Amino acid sequence: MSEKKNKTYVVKRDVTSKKSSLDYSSVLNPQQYEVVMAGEGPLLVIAGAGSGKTHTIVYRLARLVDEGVPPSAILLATFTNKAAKEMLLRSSSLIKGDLRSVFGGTFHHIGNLILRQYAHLIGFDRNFSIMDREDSTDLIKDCIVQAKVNPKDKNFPKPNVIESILSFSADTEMEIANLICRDYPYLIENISVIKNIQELFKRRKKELNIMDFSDLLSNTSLLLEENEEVLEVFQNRFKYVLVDEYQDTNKIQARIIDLLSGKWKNLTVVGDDAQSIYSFRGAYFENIVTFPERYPGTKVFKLEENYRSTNPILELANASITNNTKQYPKELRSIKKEGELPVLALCQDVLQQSEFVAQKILELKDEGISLSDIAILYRAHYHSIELQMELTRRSIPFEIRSGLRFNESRHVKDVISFLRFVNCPTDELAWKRALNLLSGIGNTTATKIWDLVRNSDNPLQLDFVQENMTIPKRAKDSWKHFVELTALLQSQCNVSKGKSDNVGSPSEMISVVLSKFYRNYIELTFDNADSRIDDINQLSEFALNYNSVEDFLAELALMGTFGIENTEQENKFDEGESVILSTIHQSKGLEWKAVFVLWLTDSRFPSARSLGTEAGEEEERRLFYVSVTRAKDHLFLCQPMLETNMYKQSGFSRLSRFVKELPDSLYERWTLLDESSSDNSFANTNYESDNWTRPADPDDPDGFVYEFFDDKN
DNA sequence: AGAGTGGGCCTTTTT
DNA sequence: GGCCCACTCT
Repeated sequence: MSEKKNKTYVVKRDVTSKKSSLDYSSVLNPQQYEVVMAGEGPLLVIAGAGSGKTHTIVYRLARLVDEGVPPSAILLATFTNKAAKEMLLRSSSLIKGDLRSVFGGTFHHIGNLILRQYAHLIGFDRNFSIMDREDSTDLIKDCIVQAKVNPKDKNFPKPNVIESILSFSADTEMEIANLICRDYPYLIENISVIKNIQELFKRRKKELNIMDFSDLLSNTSLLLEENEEVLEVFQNRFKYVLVDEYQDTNKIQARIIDLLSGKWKNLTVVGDDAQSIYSFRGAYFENIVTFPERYPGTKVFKLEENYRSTNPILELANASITNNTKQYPKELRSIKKEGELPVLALCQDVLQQSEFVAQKILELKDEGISLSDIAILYRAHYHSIELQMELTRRSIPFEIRSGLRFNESRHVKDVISFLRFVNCPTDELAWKRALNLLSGIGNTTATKIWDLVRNSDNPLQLDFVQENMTIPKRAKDSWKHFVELTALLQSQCNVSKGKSDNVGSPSEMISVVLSKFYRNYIELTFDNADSRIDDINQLSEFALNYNSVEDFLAELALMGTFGIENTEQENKFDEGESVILSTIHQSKGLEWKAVFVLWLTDSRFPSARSLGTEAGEEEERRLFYVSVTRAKDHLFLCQPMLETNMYKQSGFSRLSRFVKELPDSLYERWTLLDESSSDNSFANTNYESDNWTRPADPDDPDGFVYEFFDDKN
């Protein structure tokens, strides 16, 4: 790198063009510059945390377009759709160009776009529905009934277990038998039944014209492999392919990229093996490692200068990751110089942890740090409940980026099911969901109706149903309304295909479902009717961005964090400011001035469930690495000394091995100075001199032991 | 056949 | 402590 420093970098420009001049060398460091300016052929960029990876991709995109590559000839695969949008926006502002025709987004999004054009070639219709996990589980439940010899068998795994097996098998392309032998040995005798269920499940999805998340990938791969003409269309089109977060791609995603970039081989992949945290979803870390072998002539670049974090934070991160044996040695160098030592806050219990975080947030705010520059990260959603209560109590506004997604909540799925079956009348799941909402109709009647619907030529004009079966008396009224509503929605949906005004738009359809049917249902069913109605109105407003029902449904299904709940509190802070509560997984790629990591105890983080294997532990450590490298200036690690297990038993916690294994000099220990003082000031004290005794024996070979704990002691 | 009630069961992370 | 399932009542 040092020899490169002496080079002068000049942006090559066509003097005859009026295009914007970008002074690349002044905004990029030499390594970044190399990546941005690198020519054709395969490139592998190993980009450490905070090394300006996004910045580099943004400039590379801008340079390509600036030099005449048509945006539509570029494919950009990112980890979230939001990331793709942001990158394209930033790039286009650099060159005053329009990058909207770049083919970009998550792999699922890209697969969806391709399949909407060619699904008929692999036995689906273009208007296929996309189902989430819950839908999959429901469908699998049916398949189990279909396949199982004895439906009363208590020992047979539950539908959600089967769902996990099938989806993991799909994401990793691992044979069911191998997967079960490795991870579910107690199910070995069920292998053949489960394989049978897998077949039934595949068949049902095709019949119903529905794909699950994995299908969006594997069907895309299948389509491209089996249809040379289609493959050529895309291969010719994509002269440049960029993939971000390559360490978290799975085998199918890598294959899709191999196929799409196969003609020009101008493939740039960017990633960091130290931040691979999605193996549970099939991410295949070896993709990045073996890339140079698969692409002979690959130029490898490393971005190792960290612009984000202070030196002490980076030292802690570096020290942690060296405990992984399967890690490529790399050393992030800090550009920012000094800073405070990271803090380990030893809290008595979860309530004190919440108090500590809340109070420290207020102190940071006083120091001039905006609430939006503060994040609280944790391993699992439920780790943040007490903190949410504390923040609410203190009127500190926060935004939660974890937990149930908006599009997974029951009322949203209910309303959406109407649009789904109108758009795709073979969508059994949507029909049954909607039918079950009608009063007087349960599973049995719904199934009868569905049997008629599936065989009808015009299933949305439901008059034929009454001619072929008797609707139970108690359901007469609700059925009549449903028939009318369905006909109305169908006419709207048809209108929307030709027009661009609001009538018949997905937004309008949602409003119709709400006003003509669902509002009444909500009011009779839920105690928090108002907030659910608000959600539906919000959904309708969001749908204004779409003209076609099909596009809307697909985007909604693939949506990440839409509908983030903002706590509506008397806001004594600046407008719009709120701290972020997020799982570590969802914090990937983001940064904040101050970061709190909750629950650093062995069993919560690392999660007890992941500690069975060395690979599991190493992935947890990478997760820890991701969490600490989100912080720019302030890092607080929190350990409540008491922990409650799921049976409400309290016990002493053990400090997370990820902290314990670090040299003491890399962080400060803080404890509460004086419990009785009202201002609860935390300070840097000597751990040994505080008034708690270390409760659990740290060398206890049995690990964490829960004990009953008497409050009075 | 639907709707309402009590007993067992996990709780990691997500497109 | 919350969700799902099976069972019972209308």
